[in-house]
Amino acid sequence: MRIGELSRQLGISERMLRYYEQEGLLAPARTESGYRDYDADTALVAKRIGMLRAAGLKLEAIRELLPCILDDQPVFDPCLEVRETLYKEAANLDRKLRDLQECRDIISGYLRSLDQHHRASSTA
DNA sequence: CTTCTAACA
DNA sequence: TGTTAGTA
Repeated sequence: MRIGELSRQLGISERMLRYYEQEGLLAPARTESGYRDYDADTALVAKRIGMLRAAGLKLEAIRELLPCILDDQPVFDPCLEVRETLYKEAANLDRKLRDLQECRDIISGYLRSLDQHHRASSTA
């Protein structure tokens, strides 16, 4: 598929899709007219790059993981070199998870307050 | 109308 | 990153 459809499908801007390619993370084929043509595998890689980015990884870190990204069974040779990176990212995600949990608790508190106000005004 | 590259508010 | 120009 072409860049427009992939962009809408993944929720990643065309600009970023081209940027990932520019940074060497993606290598979509080209049609005779020069249009980028993403096959299923390339589209999957794009999707995972997007997820990894959403998780907070920098493109440099993602580039290291690239050999392991194209799916399921990890490629252990290159992956061994980035074991430390993965541990570090896992730790970062754990921290973000705690922050998100804290944020969720705060929002829950707001909702409880709203409920109380609602009951108070409708009962009165 | 969609995509491409390059560049800039 | 968004957006835009001028093409193909």
